[in-house]
Amino acid sequence: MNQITKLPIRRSVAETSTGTDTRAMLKGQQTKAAIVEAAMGLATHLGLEGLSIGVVAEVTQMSKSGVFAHFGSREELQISVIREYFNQFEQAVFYPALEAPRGLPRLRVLFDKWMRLVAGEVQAGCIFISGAAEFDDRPGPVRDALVGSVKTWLAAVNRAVLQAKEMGHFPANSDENQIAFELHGLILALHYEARFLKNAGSIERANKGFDHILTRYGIKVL
Amino acid sequence: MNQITKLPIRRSVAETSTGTDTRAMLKGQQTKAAIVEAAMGLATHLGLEGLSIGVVAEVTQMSKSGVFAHFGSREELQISVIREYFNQFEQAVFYPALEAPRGLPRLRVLFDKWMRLVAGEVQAGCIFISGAAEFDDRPGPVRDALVGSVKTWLAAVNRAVLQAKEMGHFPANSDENQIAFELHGLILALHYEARFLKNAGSIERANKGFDHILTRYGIKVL
DNA sequence: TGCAAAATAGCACGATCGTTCTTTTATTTG
DNA sequence: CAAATAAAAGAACGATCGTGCTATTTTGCA
Repeated sequence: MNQITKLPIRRSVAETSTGTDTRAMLKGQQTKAAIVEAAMGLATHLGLEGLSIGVVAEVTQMSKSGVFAHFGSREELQISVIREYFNQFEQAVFYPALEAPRGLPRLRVLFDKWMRLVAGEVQAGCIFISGAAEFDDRPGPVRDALVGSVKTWLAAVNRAVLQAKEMGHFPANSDENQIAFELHGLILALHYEARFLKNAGSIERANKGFDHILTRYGIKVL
Repeated sequence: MNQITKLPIRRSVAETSTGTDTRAMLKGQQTKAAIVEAAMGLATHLGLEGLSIGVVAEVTQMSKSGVFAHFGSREELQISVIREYFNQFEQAVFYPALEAPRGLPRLRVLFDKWMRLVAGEVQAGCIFISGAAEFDDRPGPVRDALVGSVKTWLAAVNRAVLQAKEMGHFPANSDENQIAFELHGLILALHYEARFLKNAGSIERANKGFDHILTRYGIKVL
């Protein structure tokens, strides 16, 4: 009995739900969601490669085969974690930014939420960053899923910068890709210094970096 | 028979040699160096955590126990790899920079060599970057060795920036730590986009980022 | 409430892991 | 060259890995 014959039954219910809405979720979907949640918690500490079905089973108080049955392979579990992380990333960073006015204000919120997620008031590593180091040399479906999620996100950042430029917040001759690149660098440096080196004050450094980019374009910083 | 009683015999010979100077190296030291070299090659692709004594043995055409005997533990092998990587990093980035005149010219060379190492004309990941993601949450001697090497290097970067400031290449009121932070961010973004996303042109982006930092301080870029 | 199907557990498999102990081979030294 | 010692191999250990197969339990629906 393979996945193709097994899956189509009762699909439509809560299939693409993002959060942890357990209402109207059949038992299987609930536990699957709980497993993914637990696995994500582990992955933010041990990395995606550090994930093992055994420890996930231990943490969720299930049997190895019980966990395994929901995914069919470890890779599929890893991919599920990536998808779930993407959803939570959207919730924590992207959607809040959408509520700010388009242009520079929105970019500010975006960057701010991004910083906070990555530097972790919640003490947990960013899978998009740790995963990049793990899978830069490992082809396969997990890498593909990771690259896909990351590119989607970085494209959103690019769009936010572009909008700011279109609204005249950045000069017309500025390069939005370059600005996005430099913002990404600030986030990565923040992640590196806060998470790995445990340097205090890294958020302020990244924030100053943001302001420095603005001042270079002659934008008054308050 | 533990390490303490085993090690002291014939130590002084080529103990702290950095390169691969096989002359005057006793057999044991040579093979040990060869093992570390091979292990480092693996680690730049699989990560330090991806290192296993089994595959190192395979690659070096030795037995597992033969490899193991040189280190006494996997952790000690990982630490040896970190040390060797630090040495090669010095050779490739730090020493060449020392030959350029102090101040901004030296900083330029430093950044340039750093970029080239990280973006990899040699296609290989930077252990200081991938290792940071792997060991940000894993206490122990390997993490300690990694943190030590990285801090030493970043301190050297800081010093280079500070010298440029002292020579008047940066304004007196500029913050050398902030500049070093932003440079680090550019390197990390370069590594991320070149190695993981396989984006072409990332080196030019990082280079432009460097220039942008200069222009912000009113420095004429050629 | 009973029946079908889904969800989970149990168990075993081959592989690989780091490590230990013993034996054999290579190398250095007197 | 021979004795001493270092270097390397061999074999085995307990653990854990992902995965497959079969049984049992739990769930949802007629």
